[in-house]
Amino acid sequence: MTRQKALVYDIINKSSDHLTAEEVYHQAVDKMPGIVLATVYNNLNALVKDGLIIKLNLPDKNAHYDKVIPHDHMICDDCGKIFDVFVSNSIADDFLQTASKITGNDLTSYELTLHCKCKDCQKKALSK
Amino acid sequence: MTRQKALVYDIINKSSDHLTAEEVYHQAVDKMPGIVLATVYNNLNALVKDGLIIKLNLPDKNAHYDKVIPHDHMICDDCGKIFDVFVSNSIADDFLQTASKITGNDLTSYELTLHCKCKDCQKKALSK
DNA sequence: AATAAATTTAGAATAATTCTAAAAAAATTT
DNA sequence: AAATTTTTTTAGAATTATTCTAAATTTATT
Repeated sequence: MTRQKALVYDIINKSSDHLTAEEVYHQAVDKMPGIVLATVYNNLNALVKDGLIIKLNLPDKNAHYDKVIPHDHMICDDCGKIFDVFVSNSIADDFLQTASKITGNDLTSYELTLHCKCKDCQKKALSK
Repeated sequence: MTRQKALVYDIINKSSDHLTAEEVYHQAVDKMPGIVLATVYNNLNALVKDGLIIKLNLPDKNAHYDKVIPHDHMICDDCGKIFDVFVSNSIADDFLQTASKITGNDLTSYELTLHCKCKDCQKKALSK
């Protein structure tokens, strides 16, 4: 584990946001001036492959990265803000096991994204 | 509705795959030589905005497009093949309504992607 | 038929991510 | 601990999916 990889890992795990590579890079430069964007990308990819962080596939051209704690996401289709939510946990105790039975496949993980118009954007829409 | 838009809409709705813009474009050229990739992109975006087709956010650099019939997707993390599955329907009768109650938000749609190692890739892994 | 509005075309521009090759750092062997 | 091998980082170029621009064409409206 290089210092750079440890730093990238820490940034993801200490953040409460869903950072993009660029955002991770900006935070990384603060702590380790001279680190380069390609290194951040290398390490994000490596950490995802190792299962130490998660890559989110959201309707945004930039990839976002997250901690491994299982949870779902809700994204506002207007402003793009991302919220953590806990839906699949509530609906099925062991979501993956249930889904495995239904599909007849061994599943490794899942991604649930809810699309909404967030409360801020609803207000803005009303005050027009 | 232009001829080009109707063509793009038809290609998505007659396909059993989850086509990329490039794939839609190739099929479109067959039927309408001279159509241009940018037009395909324009119409895919317009159709998504109108709610006539769906844009999938999967772990692939290319966006994939789909019909609006509600269903989920299972993707093989090894080969990238995409399967249609019906999990959320089975788990909760009205998934969106249930999720709305849990999150306290008005939800417009959702995306559930299951990650697996597909049976072909499992075989290949064994025969090594 | 004339006018206005929307869409298509062609091609350039943008930008997120990956790639390449040399240098540096880390891990392994002697 | 020194020498060697392997892995990672750096710097910057390359790639490529998608968007943008402006002129031409098509479609819709008056």
